[in-house]
Amino acid sequence: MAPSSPKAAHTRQKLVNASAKLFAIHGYEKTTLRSIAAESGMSLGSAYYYFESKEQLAGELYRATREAHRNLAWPRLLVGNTLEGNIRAVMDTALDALEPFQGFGPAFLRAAFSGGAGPEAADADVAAVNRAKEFGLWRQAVTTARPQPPLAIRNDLPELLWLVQRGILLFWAYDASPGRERTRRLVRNAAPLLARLSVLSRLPVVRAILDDVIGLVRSAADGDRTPYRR
Amino acid sequence: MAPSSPKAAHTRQKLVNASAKLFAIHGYEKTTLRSIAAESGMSLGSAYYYFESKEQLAGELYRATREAHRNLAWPRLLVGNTLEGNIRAVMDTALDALEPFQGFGPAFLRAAFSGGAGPEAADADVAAVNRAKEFGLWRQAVTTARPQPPLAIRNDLPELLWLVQRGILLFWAYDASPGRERTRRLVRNAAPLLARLSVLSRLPVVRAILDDVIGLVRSAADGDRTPYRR
DNA sequence: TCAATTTTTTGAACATGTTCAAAAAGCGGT
DNA sequence: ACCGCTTTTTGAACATGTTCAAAAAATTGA
Repeated sequence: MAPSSPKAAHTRQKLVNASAKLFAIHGYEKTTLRSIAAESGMSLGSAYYYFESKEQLAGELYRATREAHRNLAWPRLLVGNTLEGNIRAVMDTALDALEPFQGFGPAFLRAAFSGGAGPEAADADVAAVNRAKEFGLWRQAVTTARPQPPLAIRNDLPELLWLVQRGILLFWAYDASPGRERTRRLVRNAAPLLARLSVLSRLPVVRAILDDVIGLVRSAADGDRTPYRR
Repeated sequence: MAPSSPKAAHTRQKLVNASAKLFAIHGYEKTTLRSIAAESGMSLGSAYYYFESKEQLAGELYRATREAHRNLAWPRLLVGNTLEGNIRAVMDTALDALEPFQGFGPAFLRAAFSGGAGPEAADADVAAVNRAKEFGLWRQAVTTARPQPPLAIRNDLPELLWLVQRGILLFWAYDASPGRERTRRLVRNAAPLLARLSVLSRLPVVRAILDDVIGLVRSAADGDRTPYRR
């Protein structure tokens, strides 16, 4: 079903490129699949030979966006940064990478949540790898931070931040304010708060609360590993 | 543009009823606007005379759902309940009310976030009234709880809970697990945690954190009052 | 009551996502 | 070079959300 021959990847890439371009210009709704096909120099039906739906194409875009985000954020995570600075770095660049794709909320969220499984190997492994990649970014943000966060929380912090980031993505998706100003404000305020929380995690009370929160969101997010395909 | 004559409300209601019925049976995507029009005994074009789009119709449904939620939750909030019990009551009934409408995530979220303005008086006032109504539910949950939450937080608690509830709605919207099992688990775990947090708010550290969190989410949620119409 | 005006209804037309059967192109073996 | 086979491409057809101009119905003013 999903074409996987050697040169198929190339054709698929042409479609992704074209849709990236057109989507960024006209937005999700206004970009017609016919125009994408035309821009890619192929017929409408052909496009459907490579992607099951417009939304799946958007899903591919989402993946590319995350890749871009990684490339944007990683070089900014230098040893010696404050934790707050690193949080800002990762989150700000995430918004930067998403910027061209306002109006993609629903499509992106579906890609991010309901089985991040891409068109190729739709295995749980792939999802796991993607998750690991994003995790890596947050792990880096934590390990390069100076001073180091308290030992008590150092291990869980990347996951916590990753979860917060997902929440911010949700917020972004339905933020209709110009320039995503609301989301940017959210990030601006969340970063220092999270950094402060990290420090406070030295206190047993706070630590206990954070443990609970982590456990909570983790238990809910679980099942991402074994997704229920729709 | 939006018909507001006396009997128009009746016709509009017929459409809402029909769509409620069909949406609940076949889901959002599979329910055709033509079938809704037919079920309402009118022509396709007529339906569009009353609602600008399918999504707006879903938005109306969302409002009805919240109304139903209110009716479900309110009688359960009896003086003497624990705070945790009340939180569970409100959140569980919310999920119950939403149950028939799985797959409505995007449409409902857009209704809930991007200007909850209904088709009639699309004023900021209306949004404010709706917000107040939901607030009322949480205020009731807090004031009937025994023992009473610490004074320090009693005032802000309804808003905090309301914000958490919005987060849960976001989660629900993209929860593809059977029977929204994941969301239910989330609620099951969140309720005791929130109750515990409320108690702990007696401690200055915790209080300070909660203040920050409230301020954070509030600052981001602000602008709901003065929505940017798309 | 009748004509003018406004509100409501209608059915046809349109745009776009999606499907599909058939044609075309590519390919391996002889 | 030719035959089967698979992969790819194509264009037509379909379903459904949406628009619109014209018809019908209701309302208003004299």
